[in-house]
Amino acid sequence: MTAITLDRNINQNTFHLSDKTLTALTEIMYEQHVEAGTYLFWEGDTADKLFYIKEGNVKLIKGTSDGKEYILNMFDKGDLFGELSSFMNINYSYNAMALTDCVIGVIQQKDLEILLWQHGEIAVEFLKWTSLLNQITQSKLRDLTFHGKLGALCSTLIRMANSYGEKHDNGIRITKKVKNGELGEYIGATRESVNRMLSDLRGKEILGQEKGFLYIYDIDALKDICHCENCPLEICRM
Amino acid sequence: MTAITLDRNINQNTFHLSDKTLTALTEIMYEQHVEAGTYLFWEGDTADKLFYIKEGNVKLIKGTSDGKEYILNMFDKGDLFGELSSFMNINYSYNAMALTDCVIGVIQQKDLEILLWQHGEIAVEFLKWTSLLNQITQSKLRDLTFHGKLGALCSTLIRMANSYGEKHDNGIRITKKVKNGELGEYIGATRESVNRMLSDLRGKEILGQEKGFLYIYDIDALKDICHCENCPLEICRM
DNA sequence: ATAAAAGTGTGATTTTTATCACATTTTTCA
DNA sequence: TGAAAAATGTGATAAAAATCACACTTTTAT
Repeated sequence: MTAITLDRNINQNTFHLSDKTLTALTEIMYEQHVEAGTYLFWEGDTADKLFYIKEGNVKLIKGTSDGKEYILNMFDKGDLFGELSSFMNINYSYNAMALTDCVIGVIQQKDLEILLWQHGEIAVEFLKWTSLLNQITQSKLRDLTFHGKLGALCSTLIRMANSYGEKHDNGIRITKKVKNGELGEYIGATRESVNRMLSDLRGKEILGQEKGFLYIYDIDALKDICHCENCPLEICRM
Repeated sequence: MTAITLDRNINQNTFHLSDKTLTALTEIMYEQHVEAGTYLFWEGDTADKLFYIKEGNVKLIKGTSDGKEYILNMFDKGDLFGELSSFMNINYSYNAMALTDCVIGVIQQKDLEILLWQHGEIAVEFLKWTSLLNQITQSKLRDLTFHGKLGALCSTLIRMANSYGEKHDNGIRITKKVKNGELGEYIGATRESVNRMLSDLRGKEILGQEKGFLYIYDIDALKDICHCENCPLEICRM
């Protein structure tokens, strides 16, 4: 439920571990290939591993009793995610689905623990990482809870701009295609509501859409709607 | 924004650091007295300290441009909270207000860092702590976002039962008084909405109220409403 | 003990969001 | 490339939640 970018060449906004840590991690991970549409792990599996995405996209989803699904997180090439809680032998409370074919580096919790135990400085680095992740989650909680569904949507669009956006003529192009339904599952709204809100924003020329890609023309308008605090980019991300 | 209970005699549900870690921490903290209603720190202050509550209650609140306030967290005697992110010299994005007169143990980020650097095993323990906190926040995000305001309220009542509840005749007594408005600020709803929802629940004899204290008579009904996943008690807390 | 302040309860109304139903557009893949 | 599947757009309606207004109750502090 936590992610970090290891690869220095992508997601420039995100926090990075040092080269030393990076190398040490690479040494204790093993590779796993996961096909698009299949699952990396399921709800209930023992949460004793970390996953580093060498290639591909993964989303963490939670199914509910009434058949709905919620997207908890979306991770990309270079991200590291998982739980660090062997001490209480916790289980995952969600499913991890590969959105594309993925190459994953798997790190056993207990191997990592030995590494951290021996290298205090690496542990401190990890600690700062989890602390940052906490701030990310906390900021999402605020954005998704306190300004209605429109606020939740707008803040999510801003996060997408930061995570997957690229400068374009007079706006920002979101390089990752997202379905209305997925946005809904992310913010806890229905597909129809998302659709209508997006239409409105398009009508006001705050957003645009071309060939299935979203464009943000007026990010300040989005910021107004969700009472954006202009958090550092490390925190304001998907 | 993160908390843990250090004192083994209270909040039995929560994760504890080992005695060794506890002792080491006590050695590097200094004491600060804070009066009820005053602030421990303000939004914008450099986030370079951790705070251990020796005595009292603290709430973390965020004010918005339009004059509203949101409660991000509430901490009690024995809790440890703060951010661990000196590396990027981050600032608090919220205010910490003492609800009662407090005695606080203050730990300087850099002192802690030295401690962790030298003792890998303490660092690993801290890492597990932050990881747990992440799960707590993540579970709150789910509860507050995905089942409407009534779901958000019910899950909050369950969390309160776990954090401040005591067994009573035929139900659970919430030993901490909370105002309707505060509940609203916690879940992102208006005081009136909270009031009406509580009235409904009282009408259905799911809740009760006596001398200003809330009683939960039918916690399973609450669980149904918020699609409770029966998370471990370490996670399902305020 | 009592007046002022803070908090609660509730009706009437509006706004937001979900639900249902179905036409239209886009994507997928055989 | 064309049929099937998936996703989008939108109207009508219902349900959830916010807003405003004000009476009533509890708490606080002198």
